[in-house]
Amino acid sequence: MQTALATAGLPPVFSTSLPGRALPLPTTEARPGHRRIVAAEAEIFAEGDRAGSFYKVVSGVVRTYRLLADGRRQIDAFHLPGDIFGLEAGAEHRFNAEAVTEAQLEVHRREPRALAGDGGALAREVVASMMRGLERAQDHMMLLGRKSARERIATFLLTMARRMACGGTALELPMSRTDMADHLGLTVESVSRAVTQLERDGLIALPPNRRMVVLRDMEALADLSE
Amino acid sequence: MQTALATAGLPPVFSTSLPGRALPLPTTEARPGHRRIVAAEAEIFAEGDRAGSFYKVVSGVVRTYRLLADGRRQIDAFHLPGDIFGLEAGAEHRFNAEAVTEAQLEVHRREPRALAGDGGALAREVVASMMRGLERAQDHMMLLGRKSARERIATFLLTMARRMACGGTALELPMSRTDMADHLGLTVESVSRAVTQLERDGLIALPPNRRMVVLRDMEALADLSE
DNA sequence: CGTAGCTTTGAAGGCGCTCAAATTCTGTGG
DNA sequence: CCACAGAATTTGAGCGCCTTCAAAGCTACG
Repeated sequence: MQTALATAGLPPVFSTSLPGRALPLPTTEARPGHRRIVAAEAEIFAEGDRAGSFYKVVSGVVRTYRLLADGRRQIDAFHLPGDIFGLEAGAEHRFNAEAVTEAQLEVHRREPRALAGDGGALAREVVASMMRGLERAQDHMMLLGRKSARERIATFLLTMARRMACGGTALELPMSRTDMADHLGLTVESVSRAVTQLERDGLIALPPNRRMVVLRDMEALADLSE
Repeated sequence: MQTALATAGLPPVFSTSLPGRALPLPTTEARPGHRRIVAAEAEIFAEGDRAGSFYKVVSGVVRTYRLLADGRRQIDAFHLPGDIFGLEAGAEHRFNAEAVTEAQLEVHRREPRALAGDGGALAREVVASMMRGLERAQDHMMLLGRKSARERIATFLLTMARRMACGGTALELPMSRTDMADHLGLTVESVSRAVTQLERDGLIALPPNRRMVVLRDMEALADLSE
């Protein structure tokens, strides 16, 4: 499937396959860029750091976020295996990045030749990733600007289910309720209440392990996401 | 100033100059892509339309937005002269686009050769624009997720002032209060109240023409934007 | 000068927030 | 295997910011 950007004369590797899905890279050939393992909750980079490298998630989950002066936090994205993050237009990182779970990362220096190296494959992947990031950001603006707490949770659960490519309807959320709250523009309490209410209404089930969620009524959830 | 992406081996035209500023293109050489004039409030394309072209604003202002099933609207961005919009990864437009004011557009078909044509200058411009769009979206998520009505208005006014490159402190907003509301995740009434309150507090002045705003206390406004 | 539309203002209500506390889960040690 | 500590999550009560509904005020334009 050819995509618009590819068609626009940009690197044609835009095999965006399913929009929003993070596939484990098919291209596993050797690439410049070493591996790095970070423990859960460990910092990867901070706002203002020199943006000398960018990263690709191999395994685990990463969050990128910004803070207001008084500590309010907005998590702009959770990065799953296959996702690229930390690439900046300017010289410094505009976000903080931390591992949500233990994570394995591919670190890439942002030197021209390093990327041009493999025939531009990584460069094309980067552009594709940027495009996916933009689309996700756009979807998320709709969520933050116009959806109710209930709708935000429904949307989030469906999105995570799709991205984590869990064939079934059960998914294990890698992040805490607080992380969800700071991603969805809510408080922890509101997240908890909305999740509980979705369970009461039978749209989802919550096994004793609170990180687990079973999607019981995909259609109703999709309606809530509109 | 070299930028990260440029450094990353991508098209090196990333002269993102000042982040967030829309300059009137310096490169005015002939380009494939014809002009199109749209009247104020006229539709440019709709969600679901085949995304055969993308656009660059020459003059005027354009809004792109999406609707929820029940009509709630989220304006993801206002596009000012120099901005590119309507470029999609998929085959269809994911947004609606309408002219806010009468606008002059450069229409570009998204064919490979059309872009490769001028030595890739347009292609590089497109990537740069995508990156700027992503940064704006990220800033906007912070606004929508975590800022109060007052803070949203302050942030919006400062951003528009910067983007419209009005040397002074007076700016003429091209859009209605309703448009502002649907961009800022508020209601018209809340926008009006917050604007009025900023005036009472002396941070801005409102000439009788309600589209005009004078920024009286940039520092206080900046503090509100944090 | 009159009308239509946008903007502002007013009053009341609700959703999500704040503050507080109970409950459940997890991991550790006995 | 069970008990316990600490953390995460859930639940409860009251409040506040923004929304909703309604109407008045302004501006722009014919």
